[in-house]
Amino acid sequence: MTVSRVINDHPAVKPNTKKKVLTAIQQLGYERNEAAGLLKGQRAMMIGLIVPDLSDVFFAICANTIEKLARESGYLTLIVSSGHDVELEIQQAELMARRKLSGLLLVTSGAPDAERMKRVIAEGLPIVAFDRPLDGLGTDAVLIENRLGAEEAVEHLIAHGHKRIACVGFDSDAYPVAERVKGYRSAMSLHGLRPNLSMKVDSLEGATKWVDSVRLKADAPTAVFATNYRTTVHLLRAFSERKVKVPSEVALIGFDDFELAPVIAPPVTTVGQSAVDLARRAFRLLLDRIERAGDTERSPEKILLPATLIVRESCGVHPRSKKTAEPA
Amino acid sequence: MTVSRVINDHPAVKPNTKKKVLTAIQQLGYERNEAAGLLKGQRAMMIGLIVPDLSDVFFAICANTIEKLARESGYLTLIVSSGHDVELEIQQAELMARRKLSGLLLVTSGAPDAERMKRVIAEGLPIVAFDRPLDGLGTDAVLIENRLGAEEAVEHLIAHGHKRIACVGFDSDAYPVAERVKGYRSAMSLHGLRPNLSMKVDSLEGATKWVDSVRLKADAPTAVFATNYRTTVHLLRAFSERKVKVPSEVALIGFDDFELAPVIAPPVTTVGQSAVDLARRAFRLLLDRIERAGDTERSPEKILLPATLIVRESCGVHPRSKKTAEPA
DNA sequence: TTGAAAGCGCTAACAA
DNA sequence: TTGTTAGCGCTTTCAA
Repeated sequence: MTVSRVINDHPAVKPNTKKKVLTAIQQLGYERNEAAGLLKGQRAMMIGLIVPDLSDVFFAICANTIEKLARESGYLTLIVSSGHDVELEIQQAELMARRKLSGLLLVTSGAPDAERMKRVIAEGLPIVAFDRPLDGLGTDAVLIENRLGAEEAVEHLIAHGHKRIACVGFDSDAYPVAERVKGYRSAMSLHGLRPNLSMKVDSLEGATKWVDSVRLKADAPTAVFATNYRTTVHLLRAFSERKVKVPSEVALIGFDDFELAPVIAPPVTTVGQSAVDLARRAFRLLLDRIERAGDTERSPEKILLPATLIVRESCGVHPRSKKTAEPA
Repeated sequence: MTVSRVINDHPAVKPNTKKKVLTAIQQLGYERNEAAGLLKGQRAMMIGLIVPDLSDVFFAICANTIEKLARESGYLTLIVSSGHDVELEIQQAELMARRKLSGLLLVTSGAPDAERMKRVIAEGLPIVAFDRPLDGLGTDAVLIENRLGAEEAVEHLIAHGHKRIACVGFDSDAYPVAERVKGYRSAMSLHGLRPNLSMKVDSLEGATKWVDSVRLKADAPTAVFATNYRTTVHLLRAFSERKVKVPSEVALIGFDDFELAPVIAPPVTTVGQSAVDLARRAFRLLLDRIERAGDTERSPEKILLPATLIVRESCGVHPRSKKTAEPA
């Protein structure tokens, strides 16, 4: 019918006719049925978002941002929390392809099978990776400068006289943590300092054990770089339990800023990253891909976003005052 | 075709034929096309979730839980963060109905127009409300005992000798906060105490102002009940800035537990509620509704979940209360 | 127990 | 500029 033309505002419709159709649509309360379009091979006005853990504030903020942007562009957002399960992640991606979603934003939990992923993309589901890269397929990606951020933190400690700086954390096969460890290593080696890694500290008990194992040694670290939020908190509690004063006895910088970082005692120096920026850039890239779907061989874009040191008090080199830095 | 019968395993197919079809499906890599079913009037294997703010940890945990359960039942989850906008919320609900979702889990941000909502339900989208009730439509609901939780907190303070107890917070037209205020009021009046409300404290500045306005008075409150997480944190900071000691000079109990509540100094006494339970119950209710779709007039279910007092140190009456060390 | 026919609502291709 | 025809992949009805 002409109706179809009106709806998709095709140029070749007499204004008069168009008006009449529009009126009729109003009166009859007509609503377009997307399913029919799908059947004809169109894509659904929906994007997918897969993250390792939606209950993690960082990803929750990403999801919030993406959903809002997507909505503003007319898309609904299908969110999957993969629970760090790569197989699940890929299955859900395949499912989304089958359901003809317009695109997928993916924080991968590992290294999904490249062949299967390629097939997903070939089925018409453009993918943009963020926070963690997706190797082997030429996807766009938005990443954080984890390595540089870690370097900056460790440099900061070194610049203020620390030589025995430990790196504590866990989950070191996850990309962001691995990068942060690399940053730690490179800063240390640049200054001829011996790295001291403890990468299995994933609980309060673990942190307490680590503190115990280390505090009485002659060469006990004078500063600690924690590779992530969780570790930072566990260490803080462990130090508090063992009455090790932060920062006077040991300095601490943690990767990942968090809302209460400026509130707790002592206010924690962190390396912060903007979940909102990350999500926004990723979404824009995806929208680009979707809109220029047919575009031949646009080369994949890689965007790097900074991680910035937020100096508060736990690193011991902030002039003590009542004023504390605000969260980033 | 017979194929259709096999897929939906209709009884009337010879086992032999069935086997052959199944083999063919395997070989050809056949994948069912959901869109066609939609066109014939079936529902999509998808549920919707609308929350006021997905970046709020509480709702993030709800979303995480619901997505997981939905996935395990074969549903995808469409998540919308309404930004506390009732109009947006209702628009998205309508959109979901049009897209033939199987059901909707809704944390409403106000009181959406009952007529429009009824139409949504009539279009075949069952709705279950949680965290906040949906009045006027006979929907199922899962709610927290906000009022009882608040009462318990205030009773706790009263039982330990406090008489001048202030209630501080904001957003008192939101259902949960309103209920908590009611709980505060009823506990106070039960003991013949005069309520002291300050319900516009929504920032650190506001909290500091409030502290200033109150600390030098002869009848300054000896205890505070904070109606939500944000207020709790702001008050804590304000007290710290003004060197008002918690709990020795003023006791504090905050509604909403949070991850760092036991970690900060002093560990905060809170009233906690389980986002996981809330989400789980809501999902089950929705699945019920979906599965017995045709069921005539099943009366709406209301489930109430407890909010429980978690006594730590900020209320000053913890049995194991140790000295809270000066911030290192 | 299986097959054939029709149609869900839309759009692409063509005809008028 | 508008209308006609056909078909997307499935299910439902009826016939074989």
